[in-house]
Amino acid sequence: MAKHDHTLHHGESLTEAARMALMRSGEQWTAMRADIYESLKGFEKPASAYDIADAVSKSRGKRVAANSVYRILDVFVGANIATRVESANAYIVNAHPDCEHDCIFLVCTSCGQTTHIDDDHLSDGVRQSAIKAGFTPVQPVIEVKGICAACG
Amino acid sequence: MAKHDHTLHHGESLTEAARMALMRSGEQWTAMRADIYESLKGFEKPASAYDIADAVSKSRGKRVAANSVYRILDVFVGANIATRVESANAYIVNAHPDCEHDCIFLVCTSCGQTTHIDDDHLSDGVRQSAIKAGFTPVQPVIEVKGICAACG
DNA sequence: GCCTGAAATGTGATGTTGTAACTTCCCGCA
DNA sequence: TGCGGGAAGTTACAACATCACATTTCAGGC
Repeated sequence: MAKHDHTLHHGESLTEAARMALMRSGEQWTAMRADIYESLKGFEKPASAYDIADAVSKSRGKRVAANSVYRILDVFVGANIATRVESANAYIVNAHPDCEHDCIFLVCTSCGQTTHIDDDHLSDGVRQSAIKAGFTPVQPVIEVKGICAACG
Repeated sequence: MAKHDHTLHHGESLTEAARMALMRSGEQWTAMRADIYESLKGFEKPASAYDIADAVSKSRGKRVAANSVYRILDVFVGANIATRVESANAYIVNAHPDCEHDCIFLVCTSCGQTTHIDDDHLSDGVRQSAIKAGFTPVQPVIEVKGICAACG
């Protein structure tokens, strides 16, 4: 489990932190990637690759294909600046790219709003259980479907 | 959290338990549903709706459409005799339909083999964390992507 | 037996999500 | 200037999921 600087970024600062993280992992921060990152960041809820493709196509005035978006999202996930929400088939920015968390996502099945919480005690527990079963965990997926406070 | 009779069924016994559970939840156990259940049970790994559709089509000698399979899988999931594995877009039978568990799935990204473990302490912890965040959990999704012992 | 309404299933179309293979563009550098 | 390599574009397709509506099946009442 990683150390916890756990700085919460926002706005410019978050983008800058993401750019740094991406470059640290040996990737380039191109105009296209910046656009896709901004678009993803702009969504309230987890965004699908196609949502992003549409948004970026509009803001660029030029069609961006979904598979280009997928490629870039893969890069983002690899560099830990975004995360895939499996139960929503969508992606969300990581608000603190500086530390490696096993995030827990709370996905509202009513409005789609997704918040995330960190609880290293829990995620460590999950990892340990997996190891105990002879399994080498790479990426825990802990997501909770339910109803958010607003929809309740 | 449910009580733990936690009887592990297998073969005929499992099918019978599933049939009972389904009927208890007010659903019918039809020939089609029996076929789909057997097919799903027969797969080593989580099976997609299309996998099942193909298998049942073959064994019946008549094409079964994917959406029929989806409908029936939904019923199975509702009755807790099968579970959807979100990170694999696939389904797997529940080996102990008699009790309600929040299962933890270990999904091997190499061979696809999926095993499940139960740890109510962990899943309760996840539920509690969600509640603490003002969220009403309905269905925790705890899955771990990694490498199984055989592939290790 | 046979009618009847509700539930189950079939059919065909369509929408969404995700990959693959190959080409073109762009930038750093000899 | 040209060449080498990563990024992005293009096209095609595979896999996953749902919709709308037609038809069949079957338990329960007559």
